[in-house]
Amino acid sequence: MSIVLCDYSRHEQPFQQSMRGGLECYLFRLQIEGQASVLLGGRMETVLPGELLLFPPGEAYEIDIVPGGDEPGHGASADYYFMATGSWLDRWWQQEARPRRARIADDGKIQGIWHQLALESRRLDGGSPEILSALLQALCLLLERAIREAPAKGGPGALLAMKLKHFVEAHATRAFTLDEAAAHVGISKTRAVHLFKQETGGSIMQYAQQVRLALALRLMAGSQLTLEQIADEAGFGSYTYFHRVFREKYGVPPGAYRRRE
DNA sequence: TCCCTATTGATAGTAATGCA
DNA sequence: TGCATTACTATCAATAGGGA
Repeated sequence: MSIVLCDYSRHEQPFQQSMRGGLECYLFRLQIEGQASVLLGGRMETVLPGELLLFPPGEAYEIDIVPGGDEPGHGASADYYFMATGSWLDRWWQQEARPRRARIADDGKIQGIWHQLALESRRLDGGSPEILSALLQALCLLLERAIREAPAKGGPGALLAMKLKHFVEAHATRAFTLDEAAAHVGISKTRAVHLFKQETGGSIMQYAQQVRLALALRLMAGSQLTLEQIADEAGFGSYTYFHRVFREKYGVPPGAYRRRE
């Protein structure tokens, strides 16, 4: 696997790049802020924050960034990108039909990996091939999952609900409040509750409970921790509460369930 | 006797909901 | 989006059974 370029770029001045003759490698680009015009399907399309672009070798590529100063939503444009080649990428790309453009919800994991990849490739020694390869593979797989889990339809509401789900998954193992979840995606608590219900059919706390129970089940099967420790690890505030929720969900107390497995 | 687990009742605080 | 009301969650405390 060979990484040609990988970095985070921020444009406060106009920027153009044209490879109409076709790319020589894979090019993935995630718009972080601002907007850019990119050649898609033969014409220039506006790409907004949260949108991911994936181009294989041979595909025409053209980008035109015109930062709009203080105008809201049209300030500096920022993105993560990488250009790479390699047999693993070829195999990954051919596994299924890849969209050229996808709107994804990132809770920080993708940008985190992308940032690490950029740092590693920036090293004077060129970076460790093993680390670069592992990071690039992890990044591609995370992008694949993000594309798969992206809302098939719906506007910003579906995307916000997805971000709320990601927040819950990341924070279910500790006590968190609706205010925190709502603040994480930048909306009010009331709107977060309504939006989540509308998009998923359930409540935020119900979803957190599902995540906690799933983790508790894995810990019960794969660890020697006591049930009290498992309740704590999984994010239940007390064993008493864990016991009650578990029994309501599975019909048997956690102890009996564990002995049965 | 101690530890782990199971169970229940009471209660405070928080989330969900509907409406303006 | 904020507010008021209702419903529910989460916690605490107490108690009991089983096994080492």
